[in-house]
Amino acid sequence: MNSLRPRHVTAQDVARRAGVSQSAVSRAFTPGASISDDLRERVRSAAVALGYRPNAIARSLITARSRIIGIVAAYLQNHFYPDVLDALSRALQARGYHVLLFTADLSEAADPVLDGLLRYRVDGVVLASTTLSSDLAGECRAAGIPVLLFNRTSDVASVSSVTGENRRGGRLIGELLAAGGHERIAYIAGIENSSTSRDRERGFLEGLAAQGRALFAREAGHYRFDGAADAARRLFSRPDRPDAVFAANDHMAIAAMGVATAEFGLRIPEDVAFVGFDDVEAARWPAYSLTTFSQPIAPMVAAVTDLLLSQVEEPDSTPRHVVVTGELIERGSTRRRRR
Amino acid sequence: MNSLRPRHVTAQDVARRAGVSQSAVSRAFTPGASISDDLRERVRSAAVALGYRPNAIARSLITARSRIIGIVAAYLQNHFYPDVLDALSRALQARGYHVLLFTADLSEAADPVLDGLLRYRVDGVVLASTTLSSDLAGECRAAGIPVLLFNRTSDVASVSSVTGENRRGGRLIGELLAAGGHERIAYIAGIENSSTSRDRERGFLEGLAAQGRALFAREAGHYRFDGAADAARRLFSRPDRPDAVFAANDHMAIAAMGVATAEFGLRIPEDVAFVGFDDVEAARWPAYSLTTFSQPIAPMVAAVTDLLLSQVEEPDSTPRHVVVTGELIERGSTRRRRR
DNA sequence: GCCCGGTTTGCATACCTATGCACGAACATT
DNA sequence: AATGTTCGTGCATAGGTATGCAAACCGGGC
Repeated sequence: MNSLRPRHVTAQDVARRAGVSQSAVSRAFTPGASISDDLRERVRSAAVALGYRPNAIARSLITARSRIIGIVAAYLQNHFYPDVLDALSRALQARGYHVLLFTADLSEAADPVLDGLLRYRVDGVVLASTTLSSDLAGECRAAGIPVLLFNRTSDVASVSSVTGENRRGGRLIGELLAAGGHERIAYIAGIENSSTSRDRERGFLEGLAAQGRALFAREAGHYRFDGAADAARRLFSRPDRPDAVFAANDHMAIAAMGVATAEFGLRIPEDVAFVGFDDVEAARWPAYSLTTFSQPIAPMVAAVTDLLLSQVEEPDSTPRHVVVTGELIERGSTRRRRR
Repeated sequence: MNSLRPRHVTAQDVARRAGVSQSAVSRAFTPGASISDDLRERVRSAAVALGYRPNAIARSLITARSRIIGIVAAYLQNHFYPDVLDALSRALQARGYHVLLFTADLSEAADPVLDGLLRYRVDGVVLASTTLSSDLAGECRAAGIPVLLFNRTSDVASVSSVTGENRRGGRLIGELLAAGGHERIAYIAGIENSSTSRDRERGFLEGLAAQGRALFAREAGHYRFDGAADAARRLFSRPDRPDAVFAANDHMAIAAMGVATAEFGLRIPEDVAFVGFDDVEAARWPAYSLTTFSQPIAPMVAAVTDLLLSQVEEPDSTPRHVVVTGELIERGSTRRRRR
């Protein structure tokens, strides 16, 4: 009794019906294969009649290419990532690839999920807001699977990366706040050992120093909404509370702004200025009107697909690190710069 | 010169190294297979030494189960869906399934992407914020692939669905606004032919009618941010502008609130009250404090996984329609109800 | 010492498609 | 008419794993 799982229609079935060989069916569905128009048509119509669809699984087994890209995302609550995911998925679909999505835990390496990914023999891997151990990076390298870090960098030699201008963005923000005449400038860090938070902070300190200022206070928000809200509570509970806050991304800035207004009755930007990073949709919403440094999704995603797919097709190409330029976007959450 | 695509380590390689048959290797990685502890250990360590990972593709070909669930999502800009996606992906991972993600266009049927999905012989399909033609539904049925609509329903007999309480939610919102003493109550519709928008509107009208009121104005926002902003502009440009607006989801409500405050200088809720639907994160943010009807993600996702996986394992079970209860959540964007 | 039941193992095959190779047909060239 | 080209098709096999079946093994009971 094998009827539980109804057998799918196979190329054999179509071949029988069209009175041709199975090879012909395969060629009818392989672009560029050597087959006459006439035969292709006959096969196609037989296929439609039977509801045949080529089995991508079996094809992968032969061709040793799955046309699947694994994407590991850690924290979709930060709306930067869904937007990236959407754009990336569309871009890959347009080029004939598909997306196997894995969800990892923020602030942990992507190793456990990657195991699952590798079993599916994905053609490439994108890690968004995560890193991986150098062991596993080595395994990927050995297996010829290109790995790309999105919005992170790593010391591991074999992985590529696409990031925004974290350091320059941080510096411009530092200069902006210092020039704005703020006295007590605070930083809400992301995940401490993430390259983005580190680079943004380093640039920020440089920007402050360039104007002869230093950081007044610092709290960690771990890139989480609640973490940033707590950080803000600590900052604003001090007797000498900050009058400007740079949060390592927009997501945390929005959390902190909510605390400032709703819990401490502060006005923005009169009592305290806020700056974020990313330029997510919500930063443009009038309720926030958040000054920020942009990480433009379209060019970043284009860089990811170009870079990754070129490595998929040319396995021995060396990893590259692409930095996509962004810009400082001044909105209502900071005072206008003095002329 | 076949070195371009480096051959992966296979079960054969492991078998040779461990001095056993390939079957033994297979059994060492198949839970519940008949194999001695001793042998399993020997195979496992040989596998680790070689960096072997079972090939899920080849396994799928044999077992005729891919352990992949296809998810089609149309509009990740509405942050309800990323949150669902995150939860759903975690729930499926926990049960040993993986997620193949497809991005479709809002307001179009999911047919074109579904073709790609079916080629990968997915074990089941979740359509979020989309529908599919009855033709394709029939094909899925024939192929024994269960299909589940999330946040939509359909007349097609063979597909299951999980939704919130659209009609009851709409009715409660209608009653709330009518009882709040509003004079000119407007509705911003979602996609016109979507079951959710229709059901919410129907309930809403019932709720108004129960209090002896009727709808004052109606515009379509098509579930999009910009669409809702435009709808709001049309509503508020009228000489007799509405004093209460129910948007068919939170995403559109937030867009409309931004227009009301930033472009028309209206105060919320004094000049105009707003209500949404979903209870997304942002609805809780102090800047919006949006009254809404909840669609709780955890139980909805649990319903999806339970329902879908039970159908995957028992192909002949009949489709079901699960409705997850939500509740009216009053926040600052509406006046307190009169006692 | 023999037989029986249960457990482990290997052998061989199936899953479905892509593709190298050989062959035949059709056609052009001289 | 004979030869050389090009194109289209079928045959046969490979790709990596799961699994039914039979053989081998082990221990125990008589």
